[in-house]
Amino acid sequence: MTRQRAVLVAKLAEAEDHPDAVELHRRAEEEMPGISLSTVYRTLSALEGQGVIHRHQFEGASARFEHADAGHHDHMIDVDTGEVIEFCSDRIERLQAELAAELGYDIVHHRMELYVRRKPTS
Amino acid sequence: MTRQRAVLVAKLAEAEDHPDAVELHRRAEEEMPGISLSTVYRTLSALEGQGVIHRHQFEGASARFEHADAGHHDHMIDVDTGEVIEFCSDRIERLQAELAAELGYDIVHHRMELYVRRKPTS
DNA sequence: ATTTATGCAAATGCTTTGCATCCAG
DNA sequence: CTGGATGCAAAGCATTTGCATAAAT
Repeated sequence: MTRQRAVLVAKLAEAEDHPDAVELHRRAEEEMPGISLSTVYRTLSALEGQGVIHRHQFEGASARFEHADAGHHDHMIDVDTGEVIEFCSDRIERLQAELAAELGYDIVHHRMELYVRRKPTS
Repeated sequence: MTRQRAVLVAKLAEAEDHPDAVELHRRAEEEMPGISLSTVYRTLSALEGQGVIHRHQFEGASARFEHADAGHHDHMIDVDTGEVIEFCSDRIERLQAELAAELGYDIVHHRMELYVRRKPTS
């Protein structure tokens, strides 16, 4: 457990958003000037492998990461602002499992992203 | 409407699978040796812009394309074989719209992919 | 003719990797 | 001590782009 890994885990734990590797690198540099971007990428891959963090590949953007401590959830992306909103629906999850089962499959994992736009204020 | 564009549209219309740009290039070369990969990419982007085809970015793979003539559907990806299975669920679509609406959003488009494994045969 | 698409090669952007060094246990 | 992690620079891969040529209407 190196110092750079500790800093990265800390930054991800305290993050309220879903930063990408470059942004995370910037944040890590605050406490650890000189940390390499390669280390960020390498560490993120390692942490993902251990299930400590999740990687998301939203449309037309570089990979974004979040700490895995919160339970499972899916994402809505505001196409105008880029803001990411988390949400969760047991009903949808159940339906997904049913659909897969009907076709003879088990779900290993899934990905559901809603690209949304704020409703016009009436 | 150039010959290369016609070939590409034809190849996509007859495709039963979801080829990526390189595979499509290979298929196009059968009828049009010398067609450039850049042209394939450029044409695919143009066709996508016109809504003629759809682009999918599945996990850890290059973009894959399909003709848009079939109605809307989502995808299951067999993580062992890479096979892509199409499916559709109005109930899930409705739930998604409801969830977005509850949070004050309209859905622009969405992406739902189930990464699955064939059920063990009992 | 004149606009638009093509082919080629070079550039891009994100991510990964080889290798020598450094740090942690 | 010694293996694994780091920093740097270079490579990789999918995709895009600049530009001169060629083809389409």
